[in-house]
Amino acid sequence: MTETTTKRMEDIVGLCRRRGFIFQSSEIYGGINGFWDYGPYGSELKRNLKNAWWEDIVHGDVVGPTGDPVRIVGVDCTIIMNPKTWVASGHVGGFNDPMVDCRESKSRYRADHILCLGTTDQADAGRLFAFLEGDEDGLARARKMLEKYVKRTLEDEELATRAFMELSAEERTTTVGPDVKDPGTLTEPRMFNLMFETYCGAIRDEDSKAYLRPETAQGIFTNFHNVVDSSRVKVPFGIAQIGKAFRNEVTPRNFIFRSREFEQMEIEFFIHPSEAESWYAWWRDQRYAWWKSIGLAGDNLILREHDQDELAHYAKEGAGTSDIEYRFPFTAPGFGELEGVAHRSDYDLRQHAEHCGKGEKMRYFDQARNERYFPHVIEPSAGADRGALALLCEAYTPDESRASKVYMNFDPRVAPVKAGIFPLVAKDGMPEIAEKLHREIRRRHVVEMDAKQSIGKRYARMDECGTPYCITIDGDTSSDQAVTIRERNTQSQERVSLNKVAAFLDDKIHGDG
RNA sequence: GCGGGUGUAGCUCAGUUGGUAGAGCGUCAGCUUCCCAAGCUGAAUGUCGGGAGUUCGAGCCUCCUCACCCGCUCCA
Repeated sequence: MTETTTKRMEDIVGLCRRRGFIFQSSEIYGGINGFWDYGPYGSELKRNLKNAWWEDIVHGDVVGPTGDPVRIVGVDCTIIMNPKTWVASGHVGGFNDPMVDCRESKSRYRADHILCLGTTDQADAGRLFAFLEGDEDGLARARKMLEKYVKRTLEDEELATRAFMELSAEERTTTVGPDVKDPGTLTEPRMFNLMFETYCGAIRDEDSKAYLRPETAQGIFTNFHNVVDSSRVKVPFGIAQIGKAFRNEVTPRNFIFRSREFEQMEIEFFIHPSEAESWYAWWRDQRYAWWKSIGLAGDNLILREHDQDELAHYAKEGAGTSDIEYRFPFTAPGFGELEGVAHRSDYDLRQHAEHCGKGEKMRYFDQARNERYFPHVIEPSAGADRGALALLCEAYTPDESRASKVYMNFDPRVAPVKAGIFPLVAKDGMPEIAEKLHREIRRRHVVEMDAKQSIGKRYARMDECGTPYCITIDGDTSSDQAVTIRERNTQSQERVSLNKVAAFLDDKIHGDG
């Protein structure tokens, strides 16, 4: 891909900073790893992305695989929820894995997956040989090393296997790691809490411990019955939410691609279990087409079906999981996930029904089918920041022939600024006409008025932040009541009547063209 | 968390053996300018990533630390 190889991530990051798209969080204090702020243009871009999603999903007018209009309602839930939520969802268990590093081999292991081989004979105690649970070769190797250490062949009965987690600190220092020869290279087990913890209320104790949500989905699941009871929705229907989520990632990396605080755009679409296949396929294709529609139309966007062995715990038995992936400069020639579409079965609703104590009574009653069941869920879960980053990467277009050397080829719908309004020169009544036009349009579209410096500089600045149109008032405007509109990509101009400028922008931004 | 690299103005970079921090571009102001970073004049802008140490004196040497990039690892 010559197109992607000419895009260097550091240039994109530089432009984002220079033109006020994205800054490092709390930069004046040296920044903080994994947190990023959106500046004036970046916040417009991200807002446009989220608004496009909300408008198309919640206010959308589409027909589903059944032939009926698709019904989706929105919610806006809190970041901090009752901590039992995360026990039910499996995050308290799954997000708290003790890890062990080997200083010698540089490997990292799940501490609860390490077993240690020693002898039953206390006289031989003093050295243990670690191997990974279920690793037959590792076990054989450990036994060989143990026999070499005690200088004799051992019978099966003489062997003792103990969990690494149960060893004393002293015993751990005499344990030989799975991939090394000498003891003492394994670190103490360390908890990697991927959920951020906090405390609710003034007293900091275990009872007041709470979590910052690691996904917005659980707010939807816990409100399922509230929405059903209050909104006259019937399965199949969806609940959508846009909101912040937090994960204490081990390694935040790649600009805003993996950060510790990020924003999700999630839909939980509730269906009868028998319709999982068709809804799953429909949503997968629908979401793929949507990303294309907002400007990721090239072959940098792919749809990838997961293999069975990479499915999440809640999706094992389902109709499948797909990723919509984008070829970012830092993943090329590979791809990075923008959105996952997963069949989560009825896992979450069942978990919550069980944990909240209401059990089978929580089942949904389907009037049409005269049947009680836990609806299955198709979950299209997108990253808003990853989406914004993909839009930035896709838009970034080096062009040595123009003054700015680069322009941002945003779709008009997501462009932070829709048009620049320029008096060609700052005299002869042109600024006054420009100011009048600016006031007329600014309530409908984000436009920038600029009368300073040469027209070339003003065009160049707009190219660099991806403004699709520049409207220029020239010496003829006062007599013919028309302006030139310059199109960003082609740099071509057309003359448009002053009173048709607003309609021109309406059409370009909201129209099909 | 490990290994490697980087860090001087908004950006790109210079900065001598350790001796008063610079340039270009951009930004801003004024003039000029009738269509693509033009020209002229002027101005603002530095915790030299941060802290400690060595030294009469540190952007430069030493140690610690932070952030970013690359490679591992991780990514329910």
